[in-house]
Amino acid sequence: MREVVKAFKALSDETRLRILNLLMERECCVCEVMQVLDISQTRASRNLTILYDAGLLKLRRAGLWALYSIDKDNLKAYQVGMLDATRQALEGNDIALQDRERLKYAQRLLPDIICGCKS
Amino acid sequence: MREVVKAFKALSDETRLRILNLLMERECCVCEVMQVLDISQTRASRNLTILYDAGLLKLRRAGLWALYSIDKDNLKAYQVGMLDATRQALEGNDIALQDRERLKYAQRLLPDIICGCKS
DNA sequence: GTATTATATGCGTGGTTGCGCATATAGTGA
DNA sequence: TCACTATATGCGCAACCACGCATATAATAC
Repeated sequence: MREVVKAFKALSDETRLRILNLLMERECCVCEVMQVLDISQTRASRNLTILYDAGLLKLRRAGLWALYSIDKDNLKAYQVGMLDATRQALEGNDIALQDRERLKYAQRLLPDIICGCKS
Repeated sequence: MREVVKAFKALSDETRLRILNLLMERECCVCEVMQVLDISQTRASRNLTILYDAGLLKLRRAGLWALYSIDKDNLKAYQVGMLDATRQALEGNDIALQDRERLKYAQRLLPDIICGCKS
């Protein structure tokens, strides 16, 4: 029961719903989330951690990046249900649509790219 | 989005999950909820109100009683999803099972019954 | 090594939540 | 009318939450 409450709590915040909306599209790193949602690094990192701690996300580290994605293979049945409800709830939502659109143009700030831009 | 967050918030509390568990069985009045969960009248009433305000319940008044039930006919698709997830999440949970069992013996304290018992 | 990046986290703080107590409202019965 | 019930709610408080700031950790490039 404690776990269930924790999962629902994780979903009861606009920032985290917007993050999940992105992760339903694809794996994201913290910096992509902060770009797309236009929020601070702290806020992005912390809210990703909350979703992670609720057992909804998995984390893969690659170089500097922390890549979060929905932990599809290890979700419990009720968690799948929660995420389905979330997807339905965000369907057609303007902010969610806008975020997904912006995600297409978010850049994972690879040092190479940065150097390329700066020079 | 605000509404969605509100609904998830309503579900992210153990007391309210236990209440929903009861309401999935049948319509309940406040005094039944407080009996079964063994909580105060204030707590029962307030948590029912929170679920109600989230659009999950409907309220029917009969005499002294406020009878709450899941508002099946007016739930949005995502709310149905949330409740399905809740049902799944509580499946096999000991407390939830116990509560459902105790609900069978809870009495809606009709004055007639009380008088009958007292005499 | 240093500089720059991405990410995580301790601390403080304003805001929210859960709930007990007391009280208010309202229906019922005599 | 009064007594008793079921329910709702204002107030206050302790606990919790979201988040900004500053800082720490760690990987990369030079």
